[in-house]
Amino acid sequence: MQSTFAVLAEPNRRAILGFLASAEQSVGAIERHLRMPQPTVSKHLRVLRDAGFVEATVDAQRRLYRLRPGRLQELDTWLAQFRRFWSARVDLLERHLDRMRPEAKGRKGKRKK
Amino acid sequence: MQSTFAVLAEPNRRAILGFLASAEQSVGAIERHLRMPQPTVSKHLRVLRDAGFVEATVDAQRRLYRLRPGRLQELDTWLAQFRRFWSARVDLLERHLDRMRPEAKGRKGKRKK
DNA sequence: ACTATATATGCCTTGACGGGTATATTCTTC
DNA sequence: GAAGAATATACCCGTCAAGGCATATATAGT
Repeated sequence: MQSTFAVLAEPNRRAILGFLASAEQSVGAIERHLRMPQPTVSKHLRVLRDAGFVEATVDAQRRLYRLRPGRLQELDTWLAQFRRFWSARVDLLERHLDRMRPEAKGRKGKRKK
Repeated sequence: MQSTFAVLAEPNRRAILGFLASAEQSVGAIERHLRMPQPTVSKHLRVLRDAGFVEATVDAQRRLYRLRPGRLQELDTWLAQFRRFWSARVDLLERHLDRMRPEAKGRKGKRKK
């Protein structure tokens, strides 16, 4: 199984997830909406399903795919460690980090670049 | 330039970003902390820098790398479209989505799988 | 049973990416 | 200016993933 990011690295897969964010969709609906060949859609859905990003139910010959938010929530969790860099109180933190820089720099000015 | 996700797909790069979340670091510090060969570190830093995830300043022969939160913030923004799937009030939304499913299914039960 | 529709899978080729090693570059110190 | 430290880059190679196309599978309708 691939990593969350590896799966999301593929633009078509992100497009599919974005589309599924509106409502569950059949393979054909995705194919038409995103203008991609059917085998391509099926293959990407396979990856997404194996990775736990989507799930499918059978509807006659159709398969209806819908989001499973778990993996995206993981991503949200991973991001948490960086949020402080852009969410309020950033100034204080950054000043703090600046102070943590190795002080071993009693150097004179470098010229270029 | 690569996509945000393509860059983050590499585990070593995520590790570097995670390390830089604590404080800015020199290449050597990263090399030792993450136990990876120096060329590997430099190459990943190159990718991260080109993609705008980090920036560097010169300190004698050293380069001090630090986070640039912009790209991660983009990621946060992208995630926003999915948050409703796991943050409060999810029940209501899901019920709503269920109602949006194509009603063209007056089918009898399928047996297996 | 046959045909049409919807979806999945297999094969093949191609291109991008990461690791490893060697080497180049930059700056400092003596 | 020669040597050493810190970092960057070039090259080669193996791997892996994505697209294109053909084909297989499943289900419905007649």
